[in-house]
Amino acid sequence: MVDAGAMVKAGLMAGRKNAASPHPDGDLSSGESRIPPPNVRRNIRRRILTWYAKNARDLPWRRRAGDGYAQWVAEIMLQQTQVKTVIPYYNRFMQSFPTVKRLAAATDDELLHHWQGLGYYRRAANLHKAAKQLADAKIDLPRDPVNLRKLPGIGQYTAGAIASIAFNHPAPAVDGNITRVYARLFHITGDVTRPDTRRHIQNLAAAMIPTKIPGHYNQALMDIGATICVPANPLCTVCPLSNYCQANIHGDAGELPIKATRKSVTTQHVITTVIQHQNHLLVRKRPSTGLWAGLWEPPNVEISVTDAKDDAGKVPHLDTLLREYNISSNIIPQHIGRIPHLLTHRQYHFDVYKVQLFCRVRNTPDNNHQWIAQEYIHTLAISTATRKIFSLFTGE
DNA sequence: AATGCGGGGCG
DNA sequence: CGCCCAGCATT
Repeated sequence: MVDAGAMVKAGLMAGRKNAASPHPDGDLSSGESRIPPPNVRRNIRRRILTWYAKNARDLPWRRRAGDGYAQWVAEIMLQQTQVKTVIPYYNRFMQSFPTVKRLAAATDDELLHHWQGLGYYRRAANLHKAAKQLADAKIDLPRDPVNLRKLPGIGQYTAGAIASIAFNHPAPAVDGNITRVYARLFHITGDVTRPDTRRHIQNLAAAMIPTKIPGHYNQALMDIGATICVPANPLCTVCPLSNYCQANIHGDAGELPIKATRKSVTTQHVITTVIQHQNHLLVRKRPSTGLWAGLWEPPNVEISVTDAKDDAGKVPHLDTLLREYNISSNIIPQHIGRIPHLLTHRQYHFDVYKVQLFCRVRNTPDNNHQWIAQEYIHTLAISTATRKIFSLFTGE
């Protein structure tokens, strides 16, 4: 309905944390009363499972159904990341690290190299840490959500997903897709980023879970969310739940779920050097925590936005950086372009300067630096932003 | 409760 | 090309 849509938009634009329910009698606080009766739950379950039997996506990890490790790796990669993006990473990863033991024996660099470009690099660190914990203790991956949850990197969703899919444990696994499906199916108008709304959906999901094949049920909902009940312009006409979907009946599926606006992004300028001597480039390793943890990049310095406005103000930052590497002031850096790179919370601009050395001033400054031949750049684990920077330098 | 953490897809 | 999407850990 037009009015409902307008209300939603107004709420979002204002960045309100809690979009008030338009139906006072439909308050979320009494969560339990809103769980549908058993016969409705049965019908919905049957629809979902029947649909899944015909329409399940053929995904690499689904070919290893009983393999907890395989599901674990997949679920970690799938956090905040789409299936299509994950598949090639997953296949390479499982090729190199087919078991917990093999993963535990990997080096940090080896692991990061398999993860480079996938983002959220702490996921890789936590996965590695958890694998080492299991290997050291000589225990198998837990089969229940409570114990899975104790491993680093495994939260409520991932614990439920692994336990249900790999071990047939009747646990809900409420991710973004399933949240969207339930918000529409049961017409939940509360802000889904709020704890009370999330709790309500979690309770619904727990009530909906079938005891026999919970893994199929969870995966079916994920598939429906990914292929039919998509965020914008949901394909309600082909949805197996259309007859049961309160939002479809109400005509506002596209307006749900409601969520608070995210913080706006801030702009961050970075002066990046590509320091070249013959065919070698100088790179350094980022710290093991924070953004792009443990990845390699060319030496750079972040500058404040106010500095960026003053064009002349850039040069001192660059000079200071080059002085740290004992690079002669006779060397004139050449600006070769600007790379924009957007993150959730920050808009980066990398101003890239080529610095051509005719003699190597000194050896690598410390263990976190190295000179690397251009043809071996691909052996380094680098972020997508760094890949763009190197591409600019090499001319693709 | 709020924030940090990447990257890709879509209209 | 502007807008949207999505779990866990830390603080």
